Amino acid sequence: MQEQLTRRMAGEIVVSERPGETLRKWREIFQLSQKELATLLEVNPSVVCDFEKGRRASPGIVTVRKFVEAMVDYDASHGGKVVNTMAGTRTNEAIVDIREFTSGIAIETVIEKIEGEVLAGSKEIIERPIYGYTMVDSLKAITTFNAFGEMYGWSNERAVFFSGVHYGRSPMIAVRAHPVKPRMAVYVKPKAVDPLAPKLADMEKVVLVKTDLDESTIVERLRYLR
Amino acid sequence: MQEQLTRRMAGEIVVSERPGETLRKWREIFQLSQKELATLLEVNPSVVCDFEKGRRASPGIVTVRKFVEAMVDYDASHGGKVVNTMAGTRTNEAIVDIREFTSGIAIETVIEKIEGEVLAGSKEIIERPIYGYTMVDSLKAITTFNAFGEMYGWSNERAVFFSGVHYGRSPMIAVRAHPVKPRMAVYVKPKAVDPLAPKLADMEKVVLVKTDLDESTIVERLRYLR
DNA sequence: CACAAAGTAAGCTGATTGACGAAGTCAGAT
DNA sequence: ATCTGACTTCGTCAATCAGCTTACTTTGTG
Repeated sequence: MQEQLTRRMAGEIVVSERPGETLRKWREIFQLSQKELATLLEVNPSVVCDFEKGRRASPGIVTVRKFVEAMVDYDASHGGKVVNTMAGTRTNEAIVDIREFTSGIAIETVIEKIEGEVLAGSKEIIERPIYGYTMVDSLKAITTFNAFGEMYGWSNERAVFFSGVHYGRSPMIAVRAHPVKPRMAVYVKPKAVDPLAPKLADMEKVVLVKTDLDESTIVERLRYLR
Repeated sequence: MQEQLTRRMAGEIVVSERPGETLRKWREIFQLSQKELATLLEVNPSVVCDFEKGRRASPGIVTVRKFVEAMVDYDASHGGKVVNTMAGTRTNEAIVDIREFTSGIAIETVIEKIEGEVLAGSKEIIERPIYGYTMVDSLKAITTFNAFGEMYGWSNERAVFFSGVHYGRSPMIAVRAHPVKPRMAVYVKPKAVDPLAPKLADMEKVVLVKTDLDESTIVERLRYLR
């Protein structure tokens, strides 16, 4: 949540027509004076003014990061008034975990890490990189209206992990029905895998994998992938 | 959608532990070679490399913007393969418009712009700034599961416009029920305003306003507010 | 009124950026 | 075994940033 907000602020500042004003907007939202912010940053208040007034036309990203993080950290350590009310994206309860890697990871590598068994997918496609993953609870995903819409992160070049799989049919049908496809679908400890699933996977050119590791182990193992 | 993606990329790069790698990740997602990207930017390919490899520890935001926009524009003008598949946040159809201002705008100012009539709200509260607005279709918002969850943008210091209001009751009840409150609620051409609404507004310290302008006029008038 | 607090303006300086181009590595195709 | 394309490394330099200090305006508030 904090990181979400941090990124959001940073992105907005970078893309802004007038980065200084956007910076100020956020400072005001956090209800900080220039001086207070300067103190947090351990710089002279005039520095803050210089940035807000646009004297620095193109501040470095390190500077931007410092500013943004100072505000978010400050808020978080004072009860998170702002951070907590930024409820723009609540987590859907069907989504257990969602993460982006900072660089591409070959599907192959992910399969190894999770001790996966390939049920569908050509050699060629297995070498392609993915950039993140989503872990969903299948049952909830299907019963919760619209969960599939939110299932993807920012790139569809990713893996989707389905936990709580019973027959191993519905998840692939959902993938088939959805206009945006992941590169990789993983059944986490499925009770069964319907033979239809690999067929659908092939049709969609999605790598289908099953693993017997449990959710938390997977998350743990993927954590240190970059 | 394009701008969303642009911001998202920029934010991710700025906050990243290794901005260069994140930059590269995106270049790869867009399937561009360093040389191609360099051509788009009209710079020497080594420049791209220098950034990706982190020789520039803190590139300026203008540089980051150039990089990111070059990729997004390129993609958009070539069929939008990437931009279109970034379906992470589909727009909920109950949400007609959603926008953030780059700086705070006094509630007062917004009221003037939309020729609004104040139904609830103290003088004091009317002077406070807001930072964006959301325009929702009331009926759809109520019938669409979860629409209220997505209604807010990134700051709750905002206005929510309700169009298609019948009795002028439900929208304020929804506001009351929702844990996160907007600063301002506007009924757009309401057929009626139930006396309960202003009472609820007062309880929640939300400024309640009605206007007889229609949706498109409001959007038009707010467009040039910063 | 006067005094503080908040914010702006301007001049200065050392440190970094943004860009180039030349030379080099590396992997795969011929 | 050499060629090609993609990428990396590095020296260079003008332009710009990040920070300081000091002085000035604005905006409350007792």
